[in-house]
Amino acid sequence: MASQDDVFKKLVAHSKEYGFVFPSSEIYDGLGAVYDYGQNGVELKNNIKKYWWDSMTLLHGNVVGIDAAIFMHPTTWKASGHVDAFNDPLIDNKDSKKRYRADILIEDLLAKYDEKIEKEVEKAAKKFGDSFDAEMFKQTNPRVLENQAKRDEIHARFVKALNDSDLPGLKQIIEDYEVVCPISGTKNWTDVRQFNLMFSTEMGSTSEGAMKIYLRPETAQGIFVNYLNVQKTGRMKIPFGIAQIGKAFRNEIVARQFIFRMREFEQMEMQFFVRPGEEMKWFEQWKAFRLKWHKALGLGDHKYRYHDHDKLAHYANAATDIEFEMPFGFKEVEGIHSRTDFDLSSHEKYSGKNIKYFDPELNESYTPYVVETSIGVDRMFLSIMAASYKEEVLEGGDTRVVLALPPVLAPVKLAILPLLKKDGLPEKATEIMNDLKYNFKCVYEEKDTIGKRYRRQDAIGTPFCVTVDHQTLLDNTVTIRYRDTMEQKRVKIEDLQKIVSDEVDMKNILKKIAE
RNA sequence: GCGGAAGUAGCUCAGUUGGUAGAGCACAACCUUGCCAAGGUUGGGGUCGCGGGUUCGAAUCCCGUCUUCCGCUCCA
Repeated sequence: MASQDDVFKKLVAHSKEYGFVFPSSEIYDGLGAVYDYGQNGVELKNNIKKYWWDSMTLLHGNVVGIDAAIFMHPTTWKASGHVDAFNDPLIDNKDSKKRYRADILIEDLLAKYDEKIEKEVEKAAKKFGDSFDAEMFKQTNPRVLENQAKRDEIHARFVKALNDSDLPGLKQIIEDYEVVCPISGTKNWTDVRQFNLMFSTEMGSTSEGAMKIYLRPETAQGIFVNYLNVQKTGRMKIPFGIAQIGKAFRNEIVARQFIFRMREFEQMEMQFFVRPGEEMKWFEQWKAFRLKWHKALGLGDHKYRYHDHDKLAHYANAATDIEFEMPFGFKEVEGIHSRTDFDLSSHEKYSGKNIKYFDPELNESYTPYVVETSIGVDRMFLSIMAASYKEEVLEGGDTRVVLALPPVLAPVKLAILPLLKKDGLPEKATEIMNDLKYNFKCVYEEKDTIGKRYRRQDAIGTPFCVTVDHQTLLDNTVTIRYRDTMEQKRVKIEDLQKIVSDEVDMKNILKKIAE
C-alpha cells in the first residue's frame, strides 16, 4: 500500500503529465505557489464552476449572479477590515491562540509604566499635602526615576524598531519586558510577523496621480457593495442571495501543498441576505444544502465532515467548514459563515451612504444579516482529483491508472475509437463524432492499439469509450465501454446520445440535490 | 520563516573513485497485429534547475541562488 505522501506525489505528477495542472512559468523555474490549468484541467475546472453556478442560480429562484471587478475602491478594504488585519505587525500567544498587534501590546506596556509613576506621585502627594511639588518629586524620587528610565528605554527601542520595521526587535521588547497575554497570562509568543497579505498595484499611469489599489483578497466584498444595486434593479425581496465566481489574491506567508493554498486562486461565493434574527435558520439550511451538493458527486460520503469554529472571526456569529479528506488529511474546502451585518454596516459607515433595505412586509428599514457560503474552486478541484485517482491491479497482474471522475465533471465525456485504421472504420467513427460533438466534449483517436487508447482515456477520466468495428458497418451498432467497470455493451448508434446524457448531463445531478 | 531532502529527455529514473550523458515508457513516421498499455524498423528530443568557483577536464567537488517536497510554524 502506497503511503499518503506517495499518493499525493503521484497525483501531482499525473496532473502534469495529463494536462491538468502545470507549475506557472515553468520554463523560468516556476513561480512560487502559482499554477496554470492545462487542457484537461480547464475543462474539469469549468465543469466544477458550472455545477456550482447552476446549483445556485437555477435551483434557487432568489439567488442571482454577478461578476464584480477584481479592483475595488481602496476604502472597501478598510471597511472590510482587511487593511488593518493584513498590514499590522501581529503576534500570537501560543497558549490562548489570541492574536495581538505587537505595537499595541508595547503601547500598553508603556502605559503601565506611566501608571506606576502616577501612582507614586499620588501616594507622595497624599503624604506631603499642599506643599508637594510633583515635578520636583518626579525628578528626584528613585523609584520614579527608575521607572521613567525603563519607560524611556522601551520607548526608544519601540520607536526605532517601528522606524526600521524591525519585527524581531518588537518581539525582543515583548520578551525583555515580560509582556504576558491578558487571557492566558503566559509569555509563550510566536514571532512578530507583518501580514502584508494583500497584493497591491497602482492605478493611474503617472506617478503623481497614482492610487494604490489592492487585488481583492476575497470576492465577497464585490457582492456587498453591489447588494443594493442588485436588490433594486432585480426587485429582489429578502431573503435573497448573490452568487459570484472569481479570482482572489493573497500573499500567503506559507503557500504550499500544490493547488491547495495558492497566491492566486478562485472562489465561488454566495452571500445570502436575511432578516436580522433569522440568520441561524438560514445558516443551518445552507450548511445542509452545501454538504448535499458535495455528496451528490459520489466521491464517498465518509470523506466529508463539518468542522464548527469555536473561535470566530470578528465578523461572524457562527461558522463552519466543510472538510474533505485529502491525501494529507481532512482539509477545509468550503466555509459557511453567518457574517451578521458586519460588512454592510461597515460599508454604510465608511461610504456614508444609506444602504439599508426597506422590507415591505415589515414596513421598516434594516441592515440585512448575511449568511455566506464560500468555496475554493482549486481546493474543490484538488479534492476531486485526489478522490478520483486510482491505481488498480487487474486480473492477470496488469495495472491501470484510472481517474474515476464524476462523469458530469469529466473533461472529456466520450472517446470515439475506430478499432482499425482502415476498412472505412475511421470514416464511420468520424461520422459518429460529428453527430455527437454538439452534445458532449468528444475526442477521436485512431493511433495505437485499442487497449492503449482505452487506458489513455482512463487516465484522464473519460467515462465512455465507443469503439467502431466491422460489425458497425453492417448493423450500425458500436461497443460502448464503461470506464469504471471496463465492461462493454453493444448498442445502437442512435442510442448513444441518451446513454451518455443520462450520466453526464448536469440536470440529472441537479435534480438529485433539489429533492 | 526555521530544519531536512530533492532538481538529469514530455514522464519515472540510472549515471560507479571527476574523463564532455543513458534506460524504460511517452512522442513522430512506416510496417505488423486487431477489444484492454508490452511486435519490428527508423527518427526527433537534454548546454544535467540557474550563477559562480576549484580543476587540464564538473551531471559528479565547493559556494550562492531559484524551485519543489516533507516536518515545524502559519492559515479571516
